[in-house]
Amino acid sequence: MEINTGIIENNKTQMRRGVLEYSILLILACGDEYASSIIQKMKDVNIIVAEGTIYPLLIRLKKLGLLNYRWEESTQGPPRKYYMITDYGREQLNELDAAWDELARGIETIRNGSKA
Amino acid sequence: MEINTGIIENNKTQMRRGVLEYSILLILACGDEYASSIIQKMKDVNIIVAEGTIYPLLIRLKKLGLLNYRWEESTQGPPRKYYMITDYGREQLNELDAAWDELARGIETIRNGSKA
DNA sequence: TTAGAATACCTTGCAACACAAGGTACTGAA
DNA sequence: TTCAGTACCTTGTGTTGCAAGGTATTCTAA
Repeated sequence: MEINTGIIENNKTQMRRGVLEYSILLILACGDEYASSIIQKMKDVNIIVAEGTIYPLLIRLKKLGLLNYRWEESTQGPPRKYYMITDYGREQLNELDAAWDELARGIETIRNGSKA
Repeated sequence: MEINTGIIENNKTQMRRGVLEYSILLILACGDEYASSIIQKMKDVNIIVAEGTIYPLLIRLKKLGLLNYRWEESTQGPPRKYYMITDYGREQLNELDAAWDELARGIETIRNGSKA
Protein backbone atom coordinates (compact mmCIF):
# COMPACT_ATOMS: atom_id res chain seq x y z
CA MET A 1 0.00 0.00 0.00
CA GLU A 2 2.27 2.75 1.23
CA ILE A 3 5.27 3.36 -0.95
CA ASN A 4 7.37 4.47 2.01
CA THR A 5 7.13 1.32 3.98
CA GLY A 6 9.74 -0.51 2.00
CA ILE A 7 12.53 1.97 2.39
CA ILE A 8 11.87 2.87 5.97
CA GLU A 9 11.15 -0.63 7.21
CA ASN A 10 14.26 -1.79 5.46
CA ASN A 11 16.31 0.84 7.22
CA LYS A 12 14.82 0.22 10.62
CA THR A 13 15.71 -3.43 10.15
CA GLN A 14 19.19 -2.39 9.13
CA MET A 15 19.59 -0.25 12.23
CA ARG A 16 18.40 -3.05 14.47
CA ARG A 17 20.86 -5.45 12.96
CA GLY A 18 23.72 -3.33 14.06
CA VAL A 19 22.84 -3.65 17.70
CA LEU A 20 21.64 -7.23 17.88
CA GLU A 21 24.67 -8.70 19.58
CA TYR A 22 25.04 -5.66 21.75
CA SER A 23 21.51 -5.81 23.08
CA ILE A 24 21.70 -9.54 23.70
CA LEU A 25 24.80 -9.01 25.80
CA LEU A 26 23.09 -6.15 27.62
CA ILE A 27 20.13 -8.35 28.46
CA LEU A 28 22.28 -11.25 29.63
CA ALA A 29 24.39 -8.90 31.73
CA CYS A 30 21.20 -8.35 33.68
CA GLY A 31 20.48 -12.03 34.25
CA ASP A 32 20.35 -15.44 32.59
CA GLU A 33 17.70 -15.92 29.91
CA TYR A 34 16.69 -18.46 27.30
CA ALA A 35 16.19 -17.67 23.64
CA SER A 36 12.46 -17.04 23.68
CA SER A 37 12.67 -14.77 26.68
CA ILE A 38 15.45 -12.76 25.05
CA ILE A 39 13.28 -12.32 21.97
CA GLN A 40 10.43 -11.16 24.20
CA LYS A 41 12.57 -8.68 26.12
CA MET A 42 13.83 -7.20 22.88
CA LYS A 43 10.34 -6.97 21.49
CA ASP A 44 9.37 -5.06 24.63
CA VAL A 45 11.69 -2.27 23.54
CA ASN A 46 10.68 -2.54 19.88
CA ILE A 47 13.74 -4.39 18.70
CA ILE A 48 12.27 -7.23 16.68
CA VAL A 49 14.29 -10.41 16.26
CA ALA A 50 13.29 -13.66 14.58
CA GLU A 51 14.03 -17.11 15.96
CA GLY A 52 16.11 -17.94 12.92
CA THR A 53 18.31 -15.02 13.85
CA ILE A 54 18.75 -15.54 17.54
CA TYR A 55 19.63 -19.22 17.68
CA PRO A 56 22.59 -19.08 15.31
CA LEU A 57 23.65 -15.85 16.99
CA LEU A 58 23.66 -17.34 20.48
CA ILE A 59 25.64 -20.29 19.20
CA ARG A 60 28.12 -17.91 17.62
CA LEU A 61 28.52 -15.90 20.81
CA LYS A 62 29.00 -19.11 22.74
CA LYS A 63 31.72 -20.22 20.34
CA LEU A 64 33.44 -16.88 20.74
CA GLY A 65 33.48 -17.39 24.49
CA LEU A 66 31.17 -14.51 25.33
CA LEU A 67 28.39 -16.76 26.58
CA ASN A 68 27.78 -20.08 28.24
CA TYR A 69 24.60 -22.01 28.84
CA ARG A 70 22.96 -24.56 31.12
CA TRP A 71 19.84 -26.65 30.72
CA GLU A 72 17.00 -26.08 33.08
CA GLU A 73 13.68 -27.89 33.49
CA SER A 74 10.49 -25.98 32.90
CA THR A 75 7.09 -26.62 34.42
CA GLN A 76 5.51 -25.43 31.19
CA GLY A 77 7.04 -27.51 28.41
CA PRO A 78 10.42 -28.74 27.21
CA PRO A 79 13.65 -27.85 29.00
CA ARG A 80 15.15 -24.44 28.42
CA LYS A 81 18.66 -23.51 27.47
CA TYR A 82 19.59 -20.64 29.72
CA TYR A 83 22.41 -18.47 28.45
CA MET A 84 24.67 -16.51 30.75
CA ILE A 85 27.37 -14.00 30.03
CA THR A 86 31.00 -14.89 30.78
CA ASP A 87 33.65 -12.63 32.29
CA TYR A 88 35.11 -12.27 28.86
CA GLY A 89 31.65 -11.37 27.60
CA ARG A 90 31.43 -8.59 30.16
CA GLU A 91 34.77 -7.23 29.06
CA GLN A 92 33.59 -7.15 25.49
CA LEU A 93 30.32 -5.61 26.54
CA ASN A 94 32.19 -2.71 28.08
CA GLU A 95 33.83 -2.07 24.75
CA LEU A 96 30.53 -2.30 22.96
CA ASP A 97 29.10 0.23 25.38
CA ALA A 98 31.87 2.57 24.33
CA ALA A 99 31.29 1.80 20.66
CA TRP A 100 27.59 2.55 20.99
CA ASP A 101 28.27 5.81 22.80
CA GLU A 102 30.69 6.85 20.11
CA LEU A 103 28.21 6.05 17.36
CA ALA A 104 25.40 7.87 19.12
CA ARG A 105 27.65 10.88 19.60
CA GLY A 106 28.59 10.79 15.93
CA ILE A 107 25.00 10.74 14.78
CA GLU A 108 24.14 13.52 17.20
CA THR A 109 26.95 15.64 15.79
CA ILE A 110 25.83 15.22 12.20
CA ARG A 111 22.27 15.85 13.23
CA ASN A 112 23.12 19.12 14.90
CA GLY A 113 25.16 20.10 11.89
CA SER A 114 22.11 19.74 9.71
CA LYS A 115 20.18 22.09 11.97
CA ALA A 116 22.83 24.82 11.85
CA MET B 1 47.58 -10.01 17.95
CA GLU B 2 44.84 -9.02 20.35
CA ILE B 3 42.07 -11.55 20.58
CA ASN B 4 39.47 -8.90 21.28
CA THR B 5 39.95 -6.87 18.16
CA GLY B 6 38.04 -9.21 15.91
CA ILE B 7 34.83 -9.33 17.88
CA ILE B 8 34.70 -5.68 18.79
CA GLU B 9 35.80 -4.30 15.44
CA ASN B 10 33.31 -6.58 13.79
CA ASN B 11 30.54 -5.24 15.96
CA LYS B 12 31.49 -1.60 15.54
CA THR B 13 31.35 -2.19 11.81
CA GLN B 14 28.00 -3.85 12.24
CA MET B 15 26.65 -0.90 14.19
CA ARG B 16 27.91 1.56 11.62
CA ARG B 17 26.25 -0.35 8.83
CA GLY B 18 22.87 0.18 10.38
CA VAL B 19 23.14 3.94 10.18
CA LEU B 20 24.93 4.37 6.87
CA GLU B 21 21.98 5.51 4.83
CA TYR B 22 20.67 7.55 7.70
CA SER B 23 23.88 9.49 8.18
CA ILE B 24 24.27 10.12 4.46
CA LEU B 25 20.80 11.62 4.37
CA LEU B 26 21.59 13.69 7.45
CA ILE B 27 24.72 15.06 5.80
CA LEU B 28 22.96 15.87 2.54
CA ALA B 29 20.12 17.53 4.41
CA CYS B 30 22.76 20.02 5.49
CA GLY B 31 24.01 20.74 1.97
CA ASP B 32 25.07 19.16 -1.32
CA GLU B 33 28.17 16.99 -1.25
CA TYR B 34 30.09 14.64 -3.51
CA ALA B 35 31.08 11.12 -2.54
CA SER B 36 34.58 11.83 -1.26
CA SER B 37 33.42 14.74 0.87
CA ILE B 38 30.67 12.61 2.39
CA ILE B 39 33.23 9.98 3.30
CA GLN B 40 35.37 12.66 4.89
CA LYS B 41 32.51 14.14 6.89
CA MET B 42 31.59 10.73 8.20
CA LYS B 43 35.18 9.98 9.09
CA ASP B 44 35.19 13.23 11.07
CA VAL B 45 32.64 11.70 13.41
CA ASN B 46 34.33 8.29 13.43
CA ILE B 47 31.92 6.58 11.09
CA ILE B 48 34.23 4.90 8.61
CA VAL B 49 32.94 4.15 5.12
CA ALA B 50 34.78 2.71 2.17
CA GLU B 51 34.44 3.94 -1.42
CA GLY B 52 33.13 0.57 -2.51
CA THR B 53 30.32 1.06 -0.04
CA ILE B 54 29.34 4.61 -0.75
CA TYR B 55 29.11 4.62 -4.52
CA PRO B 56 26.62 1.78 -4.87
CA LEU B 57 24.72 3.21 -1.93
CA LEU B 58 24.36 6.66 -3.47
CA ILE B 59 23.21 5.07 -6.71
CA ARG B 60 20.65 3.05 -4.77
CA LEU B 61 19.32 6.10 -2.95
CA LYS B 62 19.10 7.96 -6.25
CA LYS B 63 17.09 5.13 -7.78
CA LEU B 64 14.76 5.17 -4.80
CA GLY B 65 14.15 8.85 -5.40
CA LEU B 66 15.71 10.08 -2.16
CA LEU B 67 18.57 11.82 -3.92
CA ASN B 68 19.46 13.60 -7.11
CA TYR B 69 22.79 14.76 -8.44
CA ARG B 70 24.42 17.31 -10.71
CA TRP B 71 27.88 17.46 -12.20
CA GLU B 72 30.14 20.30 -11.20
CA GLU B 73 33.59 21.31 -12.43
CA SER B 74 36.45 21.27 -9.98
CA THR B 75 39.60 23.40 -10.08
CA GLN B 76 41.51 20.49 -8.54
CA GLY B 77 40.86 17.49 -10.76
CA PRO B 78 38.01 15.72 -12.53
CA PRO B 79 34.40 16.90 -12.28
CA ARG B 80 32.46 16.04 -9.16
CA LYS B 81 29.07 14.47 -8.82
CA TYR B 82 27.24 16.52 -6.23
CA TYR B 83 24.36 14.74 -4.56
CA MET B 84 21.40 16.59 -3.10
CA ILE B 85 18.45 15.37 -1.08
CA THR B 86 14.96 15.47 -2.63
CA ASP B 87 11.73 16.46 -0.92
CA TYR B 88 10.85 12.82 -0.76
CA GLY B 89 14.25 12.20 0.76
CA ARG B 90 13.51 14.71 3.49
CA GLU B 91 10.24 13.01 4.26
CA GLN B 92 12.01 9.70 4.61
CA LEU B 93 14.69 11.32 6.70
CA ASN B 94 12.07 12.43 9.19
CA GLU B 95 10.98 8.85 9.58
CA LEU B 96 14.54 7.70 9.98
CA ASP B 97 15.02 10.31 12.68
CA ALA B 98 12.09 8.73 14.50
CA ALA B 99 13.49 5.23 13.90
CA TRP B 100 16.85 6.22 15.32
CA ASP B 101 15.27 7.83 18.36
CA GLU B 102 13.24 4.73 18.99
CA LEU B 103 16.26 2.49 18.71
CA ALA B 104 18.34 4.71 20.98
CA ARG B 105 15.52 4.72 23.54
CA GLY B 106 15.29 0.95 23.32
CA ILE B 107 18.99 0.47 23.95
CA GLU B 108 18.88 2.97 26.79
CA THR B 109 16.03 1.05 28.40
CA ILE B 110 17.85 -2.28 28.26
CA ARG B 111 20.98 -0.60 29.51
CA ASN B 112 19.26 0.84 32.53
CA GLY B 113 17.66 -2.51 33.18
CA SER B 114 21.09 -4.09 33.43
CA LYS B 115 22.12 -1.53 36.03
CA ALA B 116 19.11 -2.20 38.25
C1' DT C 1 -4.17 -43.56 24.81
C1' DT C 2 -4.13 -40.67 21.40
C1' DA C 3 -4.79 -36.21 19.14
C1' DG C 4 -3.79 -31.57 19.34
C1' DA C 5 -1.95 -27.32 21.17
C1' DA C 6 1.71 -24.94 23.30
C1' DT C 7 6.43 -24.28 24.04
C1' DA C 8 11.14 -24.73 23.00
C1' DC C 9 14.95 -25.94 20.30
C1' DC C 10 17.47 -25.98 15.69
C1' DT C 11 18.75 -25.97 10.41
C1' DT C 12 18.56 -24.81 5.50
C1' DG C 13 18.57 -21.81 1.66
C1' DC C 14 18.12 -17.31 -0.02
C1' DA C 15 19.01 -12.50 -0.48
C1' DA C 16 20.98 -8.24 0.94
C1' DC C 17 24.91 -5.65 1.40
C1' DA C 18 29.50 -3.70 3.04
C1' DC C 19 33.99 -3.71 1.50
C1' DA C 20 38.62 -4.94 -0.52
C1' DA C 21 40.67 -4.81 -4.72
C1' DG C 22 41.09 -3.42 -9.12
C1' DG C 23 39.92 -0.37 -12.94
C1' DT C 24 38.92 4.13 -15.82
C1' DA C 25 39.30 9.01 -16.61
C1' DC C 26 40.48 13.80 -15.99
C1' DT C 27 43.84 17.47 -14.43
C1' DG C 28 48.17 19.72 -13.62
C1' DA C 29 53.10 19.67 -12.77
C1' DA C 30 57.84 17.96 -13.61
C1' DT D 1 54.89 12.33 -21.76
C1' DT D 2 55.06 10.53 -17.54
C1' DC D 3 53.58 10.67 -12.90
C1' DA D 4 50.80 12.02 -8.92
C1' DG D 5 46.51 13.44 -7.28
C1' DT D 6 41.65 13.29 -7.41
C1' DA D 7 37.34 11.45 -8.57
C1' DC D 8 34.41 8.14 -10.40
C1' DC D 9 32.75 3.12 -10.72
C1' DT D 10 32.45 -2.33 -10.75
C1' DT D 11 33.35 -7.11 -9.43
C1' DG D 12 33.75 -10.87 -6.26
C1' DT D 13 33.62 -12.47 -1.66
C1' DG D 14 32.08 -13.27 2.88
C1' DT D 15 28.95 -12.36 6.47
C1' DT D 16 24.62 -12.64 8.29
C1' DG D 17 19.55 -11.80 9.15
C1' DC D 18 15.45 -14.18 8.33
C1' DA D 19 11.52 -16.92 6.35
C1' DA D 20 10.28 -21.42 6.23
C1' DG D 21 10.37 -25.84 7.73
C1' DG D 22 11.54 -29.41 11.09
C1' DT D 23 12.14 -32.08 15.78
C1' DA D 24 11.19 -32.91 20.61
C1' DT D 25 8.83 -32.35 24.99
C1' DT D 26 4.88 -31.44 27.91
C1' DC D 27 0.13 -30.99 29.11
C1' DT D 28 -4.81 -31.30 28.23
C1' DA D 29 -8.98 -33.00 26.58
C1' DA D 30 -11.55 -36.30 24.02
